[in-house]
Amino acid sequence: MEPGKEINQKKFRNHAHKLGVNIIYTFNWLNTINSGLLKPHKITTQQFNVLRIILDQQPNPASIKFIRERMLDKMSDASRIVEKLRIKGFAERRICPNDRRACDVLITKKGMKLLQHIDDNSYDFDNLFSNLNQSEIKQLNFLMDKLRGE
Amino acid sequence: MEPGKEINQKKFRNHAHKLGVNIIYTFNWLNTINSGLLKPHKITTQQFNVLRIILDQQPNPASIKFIRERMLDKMSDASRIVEKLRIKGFAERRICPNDRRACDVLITKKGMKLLQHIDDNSYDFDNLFSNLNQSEIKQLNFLMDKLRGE
DNA sequence: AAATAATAAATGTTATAACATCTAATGTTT
DNA sequence: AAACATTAGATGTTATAACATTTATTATTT
Repeated sequence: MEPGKEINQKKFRNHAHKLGVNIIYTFNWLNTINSGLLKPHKITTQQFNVLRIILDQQPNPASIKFIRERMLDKMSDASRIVEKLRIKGFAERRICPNDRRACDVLITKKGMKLLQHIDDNSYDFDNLFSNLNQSEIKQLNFLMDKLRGE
Repeated sequence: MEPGKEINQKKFRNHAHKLGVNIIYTFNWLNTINSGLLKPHKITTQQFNVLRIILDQQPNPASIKFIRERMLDKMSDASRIVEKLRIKGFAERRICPNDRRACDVLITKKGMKLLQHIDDNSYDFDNLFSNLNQSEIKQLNFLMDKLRGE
């Protein structure tokens, strides 16, 4: 079998069952591609997402709590992910002057450069989803939002 | 924010970008629900998937290679997952008589009982996807297959 | 048949996930 | 203000993920 492409398990009890498998499969498909794109930069998809979050907040700092709330995987460990970004020089963290429990996380110039480079060179959703036209992409978004009850 | 439900990051560059985030988010939504359903049975989603694969093969045995090929996450460690199922009494493994390198993995009666119980009581995709009607579920399957180029 | 290659699975390793617990700072109550 | 509760984040722990490596067996070549 061509790895990472087809759904191999042919027997589905019904369309809903197939959808359950399809969601898992489509995520794995996307995640494999994304991980591959980010790997040369020695950064995980989670770290990439956090870096984007603190870029979006610029020039304001983001707290760990703020980052955690905006992360796609709610259970993840924002604290340690930020620390990894800091070690790599992509982010900096300071104690928040207004609340000494909290901390201000900011993206560095090196971090911004990294995101710019990834965007320019490879991390291109439009190209990744070229099998669908614009109206199909909208429809897929609509259906997934509705599925989750939004 | 209500955890695990809404996409909090409001700004998307375009519909394709939103789709990238939406796929990750929908997977996490589903995975959180599934993990919760399986947790009382002290079994992970991966172990559940493998148990289903060897049930589907019944009464024939499945090799580790066969299981790995049918797993949704290709990188996963079929060998150790089967060992965990064996320890819990849900599967048994024997050396394959035709090829002593390989092994025959089979579901036990206890394993079958578990799957039956989960199916009967909770693991119900139809109910989980009740926000969509049958035609929307089909459409979602169609679009995801097309997205991945199938 | 001996040497080599290929295959199946097990095992090792490092990083991360998924929790729980702890510490420090702030807020609230009496 | 002292005691208590709450909050933000750091840290600890165990299991799993994502690889690479090793071992045992079978297949192929010379």
